[in-house]
Amino acid sequence: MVVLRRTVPATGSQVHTRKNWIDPNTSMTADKPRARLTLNDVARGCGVSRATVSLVLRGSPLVHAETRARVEAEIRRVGYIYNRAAANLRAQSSSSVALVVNDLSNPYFAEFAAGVDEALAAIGFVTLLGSTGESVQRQQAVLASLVEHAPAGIILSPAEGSDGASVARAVGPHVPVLVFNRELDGAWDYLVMDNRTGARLATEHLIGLGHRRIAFYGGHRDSSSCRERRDGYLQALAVAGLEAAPRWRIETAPTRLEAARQVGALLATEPVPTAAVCYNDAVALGLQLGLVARGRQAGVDFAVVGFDDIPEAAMSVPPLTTVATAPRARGRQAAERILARMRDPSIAIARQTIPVQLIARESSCPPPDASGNRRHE
Amino acid sequence: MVVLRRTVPATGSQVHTRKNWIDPNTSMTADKPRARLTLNDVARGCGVSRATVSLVLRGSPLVHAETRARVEAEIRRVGYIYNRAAANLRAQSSSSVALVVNDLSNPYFAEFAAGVDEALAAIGFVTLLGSTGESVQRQQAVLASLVEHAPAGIILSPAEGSDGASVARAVGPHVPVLVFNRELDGAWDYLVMDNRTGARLATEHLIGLGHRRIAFYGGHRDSSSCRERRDGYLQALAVAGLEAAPRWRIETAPTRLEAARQVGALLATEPVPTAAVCYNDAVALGLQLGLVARGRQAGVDFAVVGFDDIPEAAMSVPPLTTVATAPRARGRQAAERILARMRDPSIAIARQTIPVQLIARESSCPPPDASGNRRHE
DNA sequence: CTGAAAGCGCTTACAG
DNA sequence: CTGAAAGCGCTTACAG
Repeated sequence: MVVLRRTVPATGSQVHTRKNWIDPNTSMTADKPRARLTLNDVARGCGVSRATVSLVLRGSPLVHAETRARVEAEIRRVGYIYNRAAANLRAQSSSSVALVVNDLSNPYFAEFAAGVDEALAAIGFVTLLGSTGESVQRQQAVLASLVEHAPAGIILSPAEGSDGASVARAVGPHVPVLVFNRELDGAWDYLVMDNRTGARLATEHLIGLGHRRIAFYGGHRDSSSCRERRDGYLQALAVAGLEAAPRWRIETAPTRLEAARQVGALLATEPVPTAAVCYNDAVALGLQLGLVARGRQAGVDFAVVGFDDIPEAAMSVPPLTTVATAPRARGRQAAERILARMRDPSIAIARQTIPVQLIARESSCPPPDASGNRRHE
Repeated sequence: MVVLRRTVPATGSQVHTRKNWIDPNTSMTADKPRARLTLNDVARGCGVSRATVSLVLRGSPLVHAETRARVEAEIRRVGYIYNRAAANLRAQSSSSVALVVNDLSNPYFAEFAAGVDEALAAIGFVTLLGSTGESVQRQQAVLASLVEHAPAGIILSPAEGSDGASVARAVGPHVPVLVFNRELDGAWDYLVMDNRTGARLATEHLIGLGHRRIAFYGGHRDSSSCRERRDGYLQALAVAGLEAAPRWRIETAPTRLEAARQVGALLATEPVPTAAVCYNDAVALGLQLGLVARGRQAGVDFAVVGFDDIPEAAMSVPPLTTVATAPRARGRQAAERILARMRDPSIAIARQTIPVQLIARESSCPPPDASGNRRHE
């Protein structure tokens, strides 16, 4: 949606305005050029035309080596700074990609953002950041604002409850969008992890250790990633012929704190499970804390498996068995995909699935009543 | 430094290029406009001049209410998207701020970034993200790239070993810079936390609990924030007349893993300290883990205090006593400062100090031999 | 209150 | 190999 009555920041016109007064704080005014230098200044400074400087800047082979050297020296001498916005406007190009996440303070998204930025920086692109805090309204505002900066594409992790049509309206028909991490109604280019397989692997791992009563812990029913992970869990149980009691599926907000609070509900089920596949690592770490508070211990008398492999997973006590998705590499992959679609807008939208891998650590022990290979520190 | 021979992304000119072929994937071509709409299209669509549409867009009171309504309806109808880059070029203004951090996957910086973005988004500005991974070379490249996008300002957490003159050269004289978190040689606008006071409070807290042998654990000598915190620690010891043994100052990389690895060195000192002020929370959490691995426990037989109050601090076992600096609020403050300097470039540079607050939790127990108020769960 | 015109800093055919 | 000219999508005095 176009934001109407948009007011330019009250004093916007003062930014970068050429100053013709003398800065009272600076006595040495000579070495602080009063105005931002342009191609014209450089051209005049070394006696060539603006076009030639432009060609030099962009590495064209049309320019004589001597001329090029002269221009480059002048550019360095005066400290000229290229105005990419102007260049993009003229060339109808873009050198930015927008990244919209729901929660940057989630280390998983932070890693993902670092991966995106890494891949973009490598080709001189810039990341435009947007953060929605899981609010659909803020998401609309953020998208509307970002799209006005004409990014080459948008990488979007939709806020919960997002409406595909609204997103499409905010973005318009010209900017390729890559949806990651969550489903969004409508036809979109997707980058999603293989939630089903990941949860299936986690569950099979626990079954292989001897567990027969396995819970699915945490996450919200209306989150598509949670549904998919639960499906993978149910599938593994079905194949093994194990019971999938609905009372063993505990919903929580996907945070450590909420997960720690709900452990009572998990342990109150009858019979009590001996293991849990968790919606994600945050929930799994919360579960570990909640167990300690109730005199039990993950990796000793209760098996816990997470999902995501956030950095804390390896460092927790005990280290958390989890399903790795390499968020940083995924961020790079997302950036590559957007750049590919920018280069060739006729590429058909698709669903890319991230392979997923089980990382076995100490938190997934055999059940207490199982014989044999119990791990000790 | 200006990057020479900069090549525009190979197919850059294809982005946003007006297409006059029919998308083979779309049968419904009518509802997908072939070209990005401009003010001209809107003006023609409702029979006014481009100037009038521009005035409407920017909420000018000069436009007749009826005309305004007609224009707004047309804007909505055709899904016009404002081109802020063009507007900024013409008006010599900017609607972005660059944020350069060394490590986005550090939750402290992620929170800070979220705060910056929050404050900027509130006034329709956009955050340009840059990540240096503590590399001075990447920092130069990132700054050179960002400054070409003409941000209204740059918020920079310098990579370790940064050279102020190089930074100044990369940024040029026109963009206000706010340095946060670390010192940088030269005269800069600063936003730094009160490291000395924070570490002093932490140390006084331990002294108040009865500790007499207090270590300073973790961090690197060449980091200015580490030096300041160590100074605060030394100052508190001096005031209390306690010994400040150099062997009780253990250097580590400021990470959880490194801190956990060095615990042996701490416990090997003679006499062994009963408490430690840590460089930051990551180090403190690592120390807690390392203690457990050696049969000791923070909050029971060893007191630990961190610095930063990262989200994990409250959730660790035991919860970590630490010094809070509210990174999200600091991010907002950094954004406000940059915007203020943008509005009035004649504001003198200054050093803003963030107040700091001790958060007492379970990890800071009295010394084992002290009588009395030992905490129990 | 609205329109015609100039120009922000670039790029890009097109001549020469 | 280099220069003059048009134009990207806007804003902003300036007339009317």
